[in-house]
Amino acid sequence: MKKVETKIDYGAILSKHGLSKTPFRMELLALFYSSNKSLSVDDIIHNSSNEINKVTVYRALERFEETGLIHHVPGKNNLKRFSLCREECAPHQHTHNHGHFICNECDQTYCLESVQIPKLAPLKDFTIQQYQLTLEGICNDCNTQKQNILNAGF
Amino acid sequence: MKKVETKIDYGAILSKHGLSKTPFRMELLALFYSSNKSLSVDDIIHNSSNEINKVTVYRALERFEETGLIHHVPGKNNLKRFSLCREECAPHQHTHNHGHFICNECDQTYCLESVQIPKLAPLKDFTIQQYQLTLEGICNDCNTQKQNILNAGF
DNA sequence: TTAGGTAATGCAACCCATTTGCTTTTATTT
DNA sequence: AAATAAAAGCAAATGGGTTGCATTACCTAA
Repeated sequence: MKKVETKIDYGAILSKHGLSKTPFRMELLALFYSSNKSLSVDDIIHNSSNEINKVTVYRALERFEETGLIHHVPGKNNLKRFSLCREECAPHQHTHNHGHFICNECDQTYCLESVQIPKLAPLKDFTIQQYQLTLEGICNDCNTQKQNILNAGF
Repeated sequence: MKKVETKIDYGAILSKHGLSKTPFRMELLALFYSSNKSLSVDDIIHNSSNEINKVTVYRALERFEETGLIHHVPGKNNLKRFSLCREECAPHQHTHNHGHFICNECDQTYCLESVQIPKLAPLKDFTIQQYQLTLEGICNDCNTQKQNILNAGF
């Protein structure tokens, strides 16, 4: 039996975070909830049902992050990428002590909730505020695709 | 008694790495050797005795990295930064399994030779090629400066 | 030492993600 | 429904980084 998706009230979520309930932001939020991957501005524009201005996308992402709905993740080629905050995050104070994986094939960034960053001993010459562990390599999606291409005899 | 700086033959180093011994590259190499911090293109331009074109800087950094003289480090605001390779690095195959510290005050990146990155268990859904540990916070230089300002009564 | 080939420099222009300013439209509040 | 606040749209700017191409400097082999 398939897992039943519970209906999510995106409008309520937006309101709760002090954001206006516009068609685009409803769709953007839904997009984040329906994807287990991180999203770039390009991803978002290409997945919107209506023409949407990139400035609007940038500003929506800014507001979403400010209010703790999403957080930015390290991205390939210095591109901005964002992921849904699965845990509860206080605005302006995200606690994402998990690693991130960047795929060198599709440039996608994945949150590795299972990879906890080890505690570090304090350093003599530096005051540590936060730290992050970034992994790089090939994700399974891309590995599988390559395999299929090989099997097809190309 | 102060530590005596041994003279370094920058020309010989350049030649050994198959690079032309030009005035700018001599100076650039000296700059890297005299700094325990990482350098951005801007740092380099501002510390050059002669007017130097940014394209020249980018290309010099590219060649220095290719030949194993320097390696790039993660930088604040997606800025390119480079550090001297203290250990021996094979060209195209740098082994810098140490952490990096980014100062949020001065945006400087430091190599933390003492912070080794822990070994990770292989992941089910990803093939890991490399990974890096990046710390963020305030460096001692900046902490000290703040302290001085406070003490001065501002 | 010098000619010719290779490497490095300089300049202009370009690329492209992101940002800013400002106006118009849409949502929310009263 | 009017007033206020937030969001969207458009055009243009910003800025780090790159590319193409012509010029100059360096190096090596004769």
